[in-house]
Amino acid sequence: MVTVSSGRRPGRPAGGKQVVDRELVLDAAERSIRRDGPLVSLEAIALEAGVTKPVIYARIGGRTELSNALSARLADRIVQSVLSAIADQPVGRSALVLFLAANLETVAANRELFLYVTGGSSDDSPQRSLYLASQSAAPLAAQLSQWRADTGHNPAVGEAWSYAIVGMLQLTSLWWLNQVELTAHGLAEQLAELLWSGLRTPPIA
Amino acid sequence: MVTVSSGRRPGRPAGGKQVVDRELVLDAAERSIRRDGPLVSLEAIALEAGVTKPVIYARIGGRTELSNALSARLADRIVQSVLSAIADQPVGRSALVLFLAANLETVAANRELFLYVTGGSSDDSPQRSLYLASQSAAPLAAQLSQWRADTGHNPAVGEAWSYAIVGMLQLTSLWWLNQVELTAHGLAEQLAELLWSGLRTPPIA
DNA sequence: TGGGTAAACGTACTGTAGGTACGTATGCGC
DNA sequence: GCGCATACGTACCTACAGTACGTTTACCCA
Repeated sequence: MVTVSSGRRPGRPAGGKQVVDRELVLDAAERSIRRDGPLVSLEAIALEAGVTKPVIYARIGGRTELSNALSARLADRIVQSVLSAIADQPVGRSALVLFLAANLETVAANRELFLYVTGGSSDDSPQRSLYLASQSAAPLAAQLSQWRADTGHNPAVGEAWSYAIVGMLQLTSLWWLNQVELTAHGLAEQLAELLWSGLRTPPIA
Repeated sequence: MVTVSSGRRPGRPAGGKQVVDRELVLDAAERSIRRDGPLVSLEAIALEAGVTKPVIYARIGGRTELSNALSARLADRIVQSVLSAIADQPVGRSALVLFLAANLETVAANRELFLYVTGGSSDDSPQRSLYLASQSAAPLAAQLSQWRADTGHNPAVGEAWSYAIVGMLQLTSLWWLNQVELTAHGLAEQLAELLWSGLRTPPIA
């Protein structure tokens, strides 16, 4: 019985290079997630990549590592998008709005991937969720700490604040993606008001 | 072969009441999660409750509903704890610190349950995560909106802000539970500073 | 040029957990 | 005392993560 399940066949490929790269596997995973939602099986991803499950394990290393790798990709996109949005902007409320809006728009552009990464059904899901968050939080923490120090305030709050802001964005994104009639900019404005001015607003005037 | 797997035996119980209540199942689920971590199987929970899996399905209805029910319990505890902490406190920064600290302490007191509920490996995990959040966010949103209206500001931001604050607490809790050397009060102070005064702090002075 | 070796990969399996169909034991009403 | 509804356990199905093993191919050295 000759099973020709996929185009690939066993055997060492020419040139000493693997035919299906780690990056290609991640690309296939993204396509599968976009098409079939966050519940795709590893086998479906393998099929999409044109290989079989053990190859996924050889390149990536299990579902947890796949989630981590995709988290890193998404975090990277968010960070890049944010950086290009606030480039050459002075620190201030309008820069904050741009930061938040860029964040929201990138999440919306990667909707299914975001859902996979933040909710993905994995073993140690809480730790993984933290892993994703730390990818975005780390650069933010550095910026915040430095800015606090520059303005003569205690920089120690930077790390906590970065997780606070990332968590705020994560949950509001989830809420926003799921129903809300609101533009990214509109939501960014609302969040910026809270984050920039705080709850302590002058009572009536 | 007489299988006496559990103390219970089939048959209609006397008095028209089920022997193992829905609440008893949830209690057993909590015990299992506390003992074995967030990865417990439904079968283990059923065993802990002294019944079998189909009973879990009859009382609760699947893993998703179990997570929802436990979410509701945890959210309830948090809300209760918060309400009793800020009872008779005037609106202000110190009340905010109490609010945040009560939140953090309740999460810490229900560590494994919190991890189960926020990360639990389920089908539609993102939606479930949102469901949990909405339980805490809804009362908060009402309060925020009313306070905004009382002080002459736009109350429409209340809902977004409530998700923002809940998300902030959710992720910082996860981060805090996992490593950080910091008291609940200390972290609450840091978060209160961000949330009360905002990022717009006077530059140096 | 041919055989040995290492790399790469697919096949086929195992284990586990969620979910369900079905049979059986018991109490209640007539 | 005999049906009938209720409650529950047994046993199963299915899907998926993870893995052991065999097979196919290229490279390399004699």
